[in-house]
Amino acid sequence: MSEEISTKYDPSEVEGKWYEYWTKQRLFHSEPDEREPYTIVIPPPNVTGVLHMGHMLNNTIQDILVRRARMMGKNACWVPGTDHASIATEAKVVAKLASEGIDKNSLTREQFLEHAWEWTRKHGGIILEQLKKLGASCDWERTCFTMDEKRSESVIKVFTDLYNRKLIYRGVRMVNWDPKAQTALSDEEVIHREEHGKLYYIRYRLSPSTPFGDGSPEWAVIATTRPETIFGDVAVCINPNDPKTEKFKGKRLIVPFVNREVSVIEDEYVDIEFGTGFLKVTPAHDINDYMLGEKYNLEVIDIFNDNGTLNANGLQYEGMDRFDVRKQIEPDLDRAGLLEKVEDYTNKVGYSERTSVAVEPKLSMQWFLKMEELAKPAIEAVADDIIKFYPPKFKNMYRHWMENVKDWCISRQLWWGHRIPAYYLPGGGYVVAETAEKALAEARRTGGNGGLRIEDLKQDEDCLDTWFSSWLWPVSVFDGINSPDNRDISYYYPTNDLVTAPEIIFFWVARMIVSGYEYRKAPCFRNVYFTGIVRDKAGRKMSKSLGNSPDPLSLIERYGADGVRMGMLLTSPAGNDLPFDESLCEQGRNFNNKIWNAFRLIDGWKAENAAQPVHSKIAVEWFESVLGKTVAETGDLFEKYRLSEALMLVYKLFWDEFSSWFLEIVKPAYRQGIDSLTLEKAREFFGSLMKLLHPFMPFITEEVWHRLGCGGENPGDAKASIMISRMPESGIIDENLIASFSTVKEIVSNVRAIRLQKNIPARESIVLEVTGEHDSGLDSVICKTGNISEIRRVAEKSAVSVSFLAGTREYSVPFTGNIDVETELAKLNGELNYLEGFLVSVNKKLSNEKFVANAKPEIVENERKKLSHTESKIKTLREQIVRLKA
RNA sequence: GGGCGUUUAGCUCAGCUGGUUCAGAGCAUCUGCCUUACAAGCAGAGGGUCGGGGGUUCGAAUCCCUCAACGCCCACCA
Repeated sequence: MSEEISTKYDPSEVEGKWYEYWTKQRLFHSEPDEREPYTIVIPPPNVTGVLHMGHMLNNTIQDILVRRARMMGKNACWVPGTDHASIATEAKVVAKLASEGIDKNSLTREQFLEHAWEWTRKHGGIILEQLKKLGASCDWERTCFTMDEKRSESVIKVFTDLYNRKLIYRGVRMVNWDPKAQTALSDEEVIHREEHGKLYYIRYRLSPSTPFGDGSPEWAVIATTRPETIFGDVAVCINPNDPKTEKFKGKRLIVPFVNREVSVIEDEYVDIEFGTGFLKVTPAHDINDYMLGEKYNLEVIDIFNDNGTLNANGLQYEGMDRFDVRKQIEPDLDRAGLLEKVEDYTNKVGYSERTSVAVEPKLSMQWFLKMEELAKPAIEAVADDIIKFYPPKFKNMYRHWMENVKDWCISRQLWWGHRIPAYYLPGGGYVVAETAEKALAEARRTGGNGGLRIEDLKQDEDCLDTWFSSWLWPVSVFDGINSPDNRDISYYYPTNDLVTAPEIIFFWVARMIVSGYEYRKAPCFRNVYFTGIVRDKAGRKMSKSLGNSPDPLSLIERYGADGVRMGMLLTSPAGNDLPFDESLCEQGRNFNNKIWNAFRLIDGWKAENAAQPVHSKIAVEWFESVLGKTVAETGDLFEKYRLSEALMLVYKLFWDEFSSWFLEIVKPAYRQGIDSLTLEKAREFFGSLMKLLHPFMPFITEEVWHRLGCGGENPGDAKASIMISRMPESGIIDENLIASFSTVKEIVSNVRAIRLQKNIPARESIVLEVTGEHDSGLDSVICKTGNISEIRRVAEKSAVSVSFLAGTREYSVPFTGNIDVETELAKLNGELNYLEGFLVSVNKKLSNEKFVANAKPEIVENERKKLSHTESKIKTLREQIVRLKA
């Protein structure tokens, strides 16, 4: 049979088949039952997004956790879904329309939404299909979308509720305006970047009404990076303690071009050290100036249109883009004799995360959610480890942000999203209600206007921030907002683990925790696993724009999903960036192949009715212990979310312990049968190893599982899948056996090294001599793995031989031919030197009274043991040297 | 400008409350092997004064101080 199976494992033949099987058998599907639940909600990817390496890592980790939980006997449920991603999606649709020559502004809201839905239908869900290629065991029957009916209903309900409880309010605020998307952004959506710009020194003439009249220049020089905003200037501010500007107190200045007379106000906010000591105050276009404006009751003059061009207040520059104006105004000021100088200057400028244009501080009417009170239970939960972060270093970041949390600007001037359920009345004022009908009823009741018709109500044009729907995700996917006592939410909530990126800790994680406490009075998850950023070899973040990201699907094609999954996991502890390189996938693929070939080996074995050889019996007992130990250790690592280490442990168990040692020991001679007892054990071990590996590599393990016959009589049956088998338990671990076995390994390694050194072929069997005591219990294993015909007890070793120490015992391999005395002596002397040095250091310690007095007794005892151990080794070595010289 | 974190072999990382599981793992490298499961492999080997300096201690990769480099987060200096 083994002749028919290729020596190379081909995942492409295997993976699709099993995914279909799992789906058909509904093995991913979960319904509440009496078992303990284990729940993960997916961080919903953008509905029109495509799979990138970040998703690969993130979802591989989730799948590992879910699959393991399932095999630990829990009722595991991984809820998939997508996010409508309002800005990102709307931007894409606008761009697509633009490419067809359609301007968004020429469409009605309804027409635009039709396009957006069409786009969503066309591209939506692609990413979920891609996740299937990865092997993701999501409960696809539960797939949600943040804008599907139930989720939308939840969002509106929550908005209305929070509004009614006075937690949502409407107000004029300085917001980050994205002139391209023409919407407000939250602080978190703004990225600050260093930018090389200029600092313009502009003259503001003194008003003739308040002259100095002493011959000094009749102007103030004001330094600004944004000369185009002078049209919005309503004051000039100085620090009252600044001697440089003192004589300007109480004076009035004239803003260039606009010729507006403004007063000089005094505030300690102004940094005496910076610039000239004068600050122009533009309340409409700078957050600080806005605050000054409020403090001194200044007029607010908005000079921009929503698209970033100047409005009528910009006089001759009306209609020009803000950056064009900046360029243009420099020579214009110069010509007017108002420009003193221009300096290069580096400062930080905010950019829109989505559209990459510089954000414009802008005053506008927005909706806000009060956060301070809501945040309190969420702060405690993380501080008290009710919700645990992995790695915990993110706790600090979280606490700091949450303790200084600002009100959340939840409105966006977009169409693609949940429209704000506020309805404006013809006579002014508005009502907030879940539907227009309810709003009408409410308006009639409170306004006493019985004749009001539904057409008279005008719904708010804005929609809600995307995160205002995703913050409800762990609750809303189980419909826990609309029907708080339903069976699903009661069973699956709180969810267990959340796997996400640290970048969205504030956008999403923190807000989910808030909403969880608000709407369920319970944590929304117990553990948060933060993944790192996937980087390329050069350390750059993988991104579409850099073009340095491999195509995940092509990787899967080339290395198999199992290979890629393993590659991703190998070097990725929680919270660490993943320096990705295709060679990692190669390593994964190689491991698959190793498994495959090990399977081919035992698959070819024929059982025969024979007694179990001693070496096989020992190997079975030993491996049972090693396996049990690893099971316990991986369990421990999983509890600490150290998945890479858990994988590495199982990898070594399979490759080194199982393949290189166990299989080599029990392997029958060519064309010989194997005793059925050993074969049965070998297959059983193989099955256990497949189970341990299954969460990491679902496909190959399922394939081998079935080929091993572990799937039982009816492989097509749902119960046959490894997916729903139980993880092995640790059993009895014989530490003594493991210890003596490692001595065996040491002896065999030495023998092999000697073979290599003396050119003794592996197939040529040799004699091993041992002088003095030697525990012969495991001799048969030594003989088999070292190809040794006899372990001979001798008083004096053969003259022509190479020896080595294992523990304190001396072993030697006699051989025919000449012995290279010089080389041997050099080797032995080197070893002797080292040991003598070691002995000195041990002696030094032991003769140190303070050490003996202060160190723990067991430590001192240990040093004594080292001493005697080393002394006896040295003695043996010296004897060897003497003999060799003789 | 504040806060946090990192620095251990060529690469990626383990090393918890100081002492034989203390200098480790995987990959990469080197040497020998096409040995009848696997060359995507087998066997063996080499490689680090634990970022620098100082201190505490009988004893420091581990604790303290300091410097340096890198990374992340927050912040309104025009």
